[in-house]
Amino acid sequence: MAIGKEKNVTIKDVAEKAGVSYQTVSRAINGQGEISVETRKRVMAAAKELGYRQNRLAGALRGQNSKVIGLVVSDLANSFHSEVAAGVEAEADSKGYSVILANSNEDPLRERQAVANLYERRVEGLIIAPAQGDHEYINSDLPSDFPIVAVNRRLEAGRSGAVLLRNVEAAKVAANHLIALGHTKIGAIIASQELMTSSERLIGFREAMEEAGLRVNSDWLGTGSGTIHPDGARASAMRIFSGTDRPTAVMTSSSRIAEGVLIALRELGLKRGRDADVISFDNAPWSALLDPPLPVIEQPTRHIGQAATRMLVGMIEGTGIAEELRLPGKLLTHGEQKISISV
Amino acid sequence: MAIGKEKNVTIKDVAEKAGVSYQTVSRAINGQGEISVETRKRVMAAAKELGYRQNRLAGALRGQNSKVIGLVVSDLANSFHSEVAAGVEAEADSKGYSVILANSNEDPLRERQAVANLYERRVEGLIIAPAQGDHEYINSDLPSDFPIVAVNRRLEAGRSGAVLLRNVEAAKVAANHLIALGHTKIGAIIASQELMTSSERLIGFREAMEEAGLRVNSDWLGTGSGTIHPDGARASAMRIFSGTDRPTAVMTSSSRIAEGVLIALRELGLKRGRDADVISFDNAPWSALLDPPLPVIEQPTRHIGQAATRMLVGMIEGTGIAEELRLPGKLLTHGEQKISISV
DNA sequence: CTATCAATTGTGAACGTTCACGGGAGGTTA
DNA sequence: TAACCTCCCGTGAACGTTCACAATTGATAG
Repeated sequence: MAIGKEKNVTIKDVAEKAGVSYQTVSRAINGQGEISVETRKRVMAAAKELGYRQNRLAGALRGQNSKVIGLVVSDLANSFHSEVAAGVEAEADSKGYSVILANSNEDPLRERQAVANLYERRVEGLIIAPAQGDHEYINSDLPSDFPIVAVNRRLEAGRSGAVLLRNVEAAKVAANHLIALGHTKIGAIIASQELMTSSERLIGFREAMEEAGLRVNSDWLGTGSGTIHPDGARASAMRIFSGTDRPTAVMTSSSRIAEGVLIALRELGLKRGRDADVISFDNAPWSALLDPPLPVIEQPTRHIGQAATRMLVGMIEGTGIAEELRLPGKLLTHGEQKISISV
Repeated sequence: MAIGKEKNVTIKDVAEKAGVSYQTVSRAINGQGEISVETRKRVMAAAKELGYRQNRLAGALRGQNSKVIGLVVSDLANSFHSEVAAGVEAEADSKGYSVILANSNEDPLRERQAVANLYERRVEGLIIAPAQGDHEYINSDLPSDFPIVAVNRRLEAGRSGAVLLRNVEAAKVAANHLIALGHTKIGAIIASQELMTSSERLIGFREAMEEAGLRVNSDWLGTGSGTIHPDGARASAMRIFSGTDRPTAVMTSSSRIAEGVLIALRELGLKRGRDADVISFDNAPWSALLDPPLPVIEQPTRHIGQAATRMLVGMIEGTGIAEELRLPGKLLTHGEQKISISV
């Protein structure tokens, strides 16, 4: 009847109540080891009556496997990341793992701290959406055999697995979509040259242009300010589209970049479908709602999360190894195939 | 040189290397207790050299505080939830807590399992975005003094804190916005009568209509199929807008519902701003990008996550108590104040 | 009747840490 | 010089569980 915290019910309390040893209780609860049906029932009844709940922390300490993995994303508010997180959580859960979530905010320092923290909590492996920057710390802060899988971008530090988009091919599809619409003056705005995703997508863009015999006008190429804010992309788009000799279409390397471009177009009084066409990566849920709908290269976000988790769990349990998995993107035109008129 | 797992470096290894007792190492690392500057330096050097990493599991087992909280959302792929999650993670991190994430998929059973799992991992408290359904299990599965904070919806089971929107007031603002635009024939589509958020918002809607002396036509009220899929809302909107006597504006209770409505309008060949106006709750990142922009009642999602976490940590650390916090929504018109013509 | 075996249960130790003490060295005071 | 205090450091126990092995029981076989 005291006010204070309720006493934690332990395996030994259950043992006493059921009149057996604590080890027997352990066996009954984990269902492993030989135990008679009757005692198990007695133990379970006692456990329920006392409101016993296993303490997985203690088990993890003794048994060495915490059944927890860590997930470090660079921007949870971005739908790409939250959908990947959803995939990770679902797959992990189905395999009996829990997920500790951390957000690096695209800051390599915070990422490093998050990784250290996660390791101190003895997660068994890590899925990381790497922030832009140096990742040497992986080698110095973690045991060399610690399971890691990167998503979206590669982690330079060898040894880790990776689940990535087939960026070059996907970008070619995107560019070819614009080309098929009749465009010849096509630009591209990417997040940053430093980013693997951006640079690969730019390569694909160039390849498609070249194969179509079209010239890439360097005045029509631009970069944003990273992937968090659309401002840089807006500025680039303003520059590119305010000249007299402007493109009639652009490819953007991510939805955040596309946001900036769309804002710029509106501010310039330009209308998509009439004055310019845009295609983007990262299917944001809103792309279909725009008028006209925004064609996108959809990333299989959920599947990326699942695949990364599957790979990671394989590495943890010794049934799989670190590999680089490349998944295809998919062109989504949202059913709209209107041919736009070039300026 | 063996191939197997690297041996875990423990506090005792460091102690041996530094020539002190393990307790001294503990003191050096945690920075509490008296210890000379010199020995501390020696210990830290030894720790670094051996690559020692604290095992927080062991500490939590002994010290009884894991510094972990659990977050159970009902739909991570929904931007409302992922933004709340971002707020929770940020605030928790700043207070030294980590977050284990679980997704209930709006399924009360999964939610219950997630809660049990989280408790077995000895999280110190729980933030829950309750799925629709029964939550009695909270009382039977958890100690009565276990800290819980609900977000978005209330948890019937007493004792828990809650961070909610001032739904009635916010809905009045939304309805009044439409009224101010000159509309008199206004409908409303909500997710479900069973949902606290929906019903409260409907109340606010009715109040605003009444105060404006407008009649609420029950033919123009509809519900969606929960909050996960926009299909039900689409169907409702189809019904409401395909009659001859149709409203010129609707309020929707969430962004998912709005999606369904927008799709329906398009399929019916109706254009927002010309044939009908829509206002929604839940500022999705795309609302500003639509043409015309979709006015919304923005929820302070990030702030909700932060406030919930702050309250939870207060409950955990004994400096705060469970309370019900109501935050205001904010009308976002995205700078567009165009007066629409009623049909 | 005794040795052997399978089935079931119990005991001691360990996981890595922190808490509660206890103890020694050196300095200060009466 | 004895008594006392402060500063630093060490020892034993405990957190709740599982692992490795020992012990008990009853039955079966020789």
